[in-house]
Amino acid sequence: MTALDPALVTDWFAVHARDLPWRRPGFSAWGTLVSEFMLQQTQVARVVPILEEWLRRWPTPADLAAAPPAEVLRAWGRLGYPRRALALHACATAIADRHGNVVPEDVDELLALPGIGDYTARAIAVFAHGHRHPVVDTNVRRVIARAVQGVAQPEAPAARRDLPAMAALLPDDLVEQRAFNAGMMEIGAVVCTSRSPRCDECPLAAVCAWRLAGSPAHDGPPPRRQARFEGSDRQLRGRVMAELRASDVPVAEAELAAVLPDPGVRSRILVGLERDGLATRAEGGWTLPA
DNA sequence: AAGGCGGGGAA
DNA sequence: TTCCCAGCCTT
Repeated sequence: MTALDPALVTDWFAVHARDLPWRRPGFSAWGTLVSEFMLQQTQVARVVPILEEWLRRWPTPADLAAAPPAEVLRAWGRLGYPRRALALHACATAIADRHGNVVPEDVDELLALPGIGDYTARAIAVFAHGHRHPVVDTNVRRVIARAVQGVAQPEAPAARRDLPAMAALLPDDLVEQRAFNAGMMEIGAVVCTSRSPRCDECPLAAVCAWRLAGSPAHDGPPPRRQARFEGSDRQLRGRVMAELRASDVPVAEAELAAVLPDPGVRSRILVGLERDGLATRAEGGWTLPA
């Protein structure tokens, strides 16, 4: 494997970094935490406006913790995976109650908080607090697969698998390692994209193991096809949640029948939402949790 | 290790 | 239509 010079990444990042809210000077650790929750499986462009609204409304963890879940879910809007909103609310409560309303810096303390896994814990430790850790998300995994391992696509997701590879590349310098982590993510997001990478714009093109091998096609088992969304429970859950968000009063089952005509399906969806804490039975129908 | 979990935008 | 997205959690 060719040694990948970190300066290729950090020099490129210094020029080409997108102007994003969480890269503004003085952006708070709490803001970084909120942004990372929202960015779990949701694209940057959809997150930015919601994030700014949240931080105006709830500028510290305690502010969010004091809000009723129903308002949190309404403010989450259509970002998707609303369980994240509940997890973020629970996370804010834990920080307010057990960490003096200050976002923890230690990776293990962050991992102990609801909704925070291997990626998010390290992202907060690095980007909010400047600590030195490898940060590996889907973008970094793809850049490592190509530039270092010389294959078209990474192996099936295994959250921690690429941590050692990223750690081996990470500069010792505290300022440089932060830019390297951010730069690798940025390259994966805007240059080394999954479908059609723009190698002519890539700072790693000259040393990329995949390019040097002639950009071979993906060789290996095809990735698991994700379940169809149209007609799925996920889609139906989303439709019910949209109804509940839009109403200040309980929504009667008869109204939900417009979205969920089959009684068996309706029951399954509602029980699932109830189990996840996203909906509750009320007098006359269903509501968001108070 | 696998599957569930939203929704939107791009190819 | 299909793929992909700054993943996490449960089984």
